[in-house]
Amino acid sequence: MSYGPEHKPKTHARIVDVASRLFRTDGMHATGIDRLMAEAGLTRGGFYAHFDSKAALFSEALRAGLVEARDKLMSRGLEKLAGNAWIRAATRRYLAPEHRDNPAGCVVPTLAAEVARAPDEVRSTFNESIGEILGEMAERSGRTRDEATAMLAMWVGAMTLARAMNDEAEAKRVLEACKAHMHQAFGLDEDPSAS
Amino acid sequence: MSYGPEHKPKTHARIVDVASRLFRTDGMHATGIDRLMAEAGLTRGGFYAHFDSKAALFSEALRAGLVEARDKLMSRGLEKLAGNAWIRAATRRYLAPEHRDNPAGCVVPTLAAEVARAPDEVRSTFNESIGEILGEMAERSGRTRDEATAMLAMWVGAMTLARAMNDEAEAKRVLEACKAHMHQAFGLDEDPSAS
DNA sequence: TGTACATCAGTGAACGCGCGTTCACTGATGTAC
DNA sequence: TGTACATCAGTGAACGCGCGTTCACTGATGTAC
Repeated sequence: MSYGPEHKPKTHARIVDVASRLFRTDGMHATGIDRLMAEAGLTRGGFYAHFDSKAALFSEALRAGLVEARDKLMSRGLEKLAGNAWIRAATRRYLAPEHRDNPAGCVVPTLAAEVARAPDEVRSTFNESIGEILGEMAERSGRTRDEATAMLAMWVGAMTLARAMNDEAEAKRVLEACKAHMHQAFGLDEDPSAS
Repeated sequence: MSYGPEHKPKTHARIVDVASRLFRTDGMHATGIDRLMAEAGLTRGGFYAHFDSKAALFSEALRAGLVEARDKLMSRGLEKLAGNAWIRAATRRYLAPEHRDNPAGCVVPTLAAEVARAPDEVRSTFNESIGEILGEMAERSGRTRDEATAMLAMWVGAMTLARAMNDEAEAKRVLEACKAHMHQAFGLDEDPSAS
């Protein structure tokens, strides 16, 4: 597969996409460059025409994951919602059993622990992107940044717990309990335009 | 270091303790048996006199971490507290900057993502222990199991986010925002015996 | 339009290294007499 | 109490393997004339 230089950006993006998915599914340390490149339809050596190191790819894949997360929370059917209606819809989407059952789900529950152990550059990427997401969440929901932070933390914590459990029913209960808490704490059911 | 058989349980416990700390600090995949045994004052070969495999040790280290987590939440100065006073104190302890800055902090934010990818036996261990902790939390706080679940999720999510950030001030804000949310949502300040 | 050359994305063999695990062994301890 | 033997926790060399990375190369594409 020796395309000309005009295909490089596409190939680059494909590697990042594959990496973002594999890192989230199996963890960064458990995902080798060989396998990653093979899944992108390439061989190992070509990797270094695109990235300085595996760490550099992790940074890019993390950023891609954060962009996707923001997109799923803000767009894809939710772009016209605001206030409590948006909080309800975004919470429902995040705490869905389908999300729990998707091993390549949101980058935060899947990779945040590895980010915490990563060099400053990676953590900086995370910090900035999360900051932007919190800003958007606050704006869209009409809440304070601190309230938006509590929402995101609850989502992340619930998903983290539910994913690590093997009892489906109990995992679902965790998601439902956290959703119910948010409905109560943020008064989401007081609005007549219920979700 | 060739002790007699009477030291075996102590050595076993020492390996588990070291593993529990190293796994939380660097992740399970990034922690090799060589290094682990060296830090326990032993050589690699002796490992298999104690464990069938690294996966078996992970199971034990996880369980040890969960016991420690439960202990830190329920005891070590908090044993006499109940109701809102206990929620306040446990929340303060969990969301403390010192906890964030301790790489070997609570096993849930550090290892839950790896547990989620682990075989059923490991996830079962997690499931059972978390179930017990939730039961104790509900009992101690005088809240429902669902409310206890929301508390734990908020703690875990806040710590997960704060750990992955490199901006100390923003990380601290995350912890404070989540603490404030819990004080408001659970009415923790309505009790005169303030923390 | 056709030919000669430069570029460089991607190949695949090879590098040193640390991984998890095995195994023949050692030597301190506990037991039998 | 003293000696002979069995046990087995722990040693350390070795196993095959996959890791991240390097590098001489190939061959499709773009450019110059």
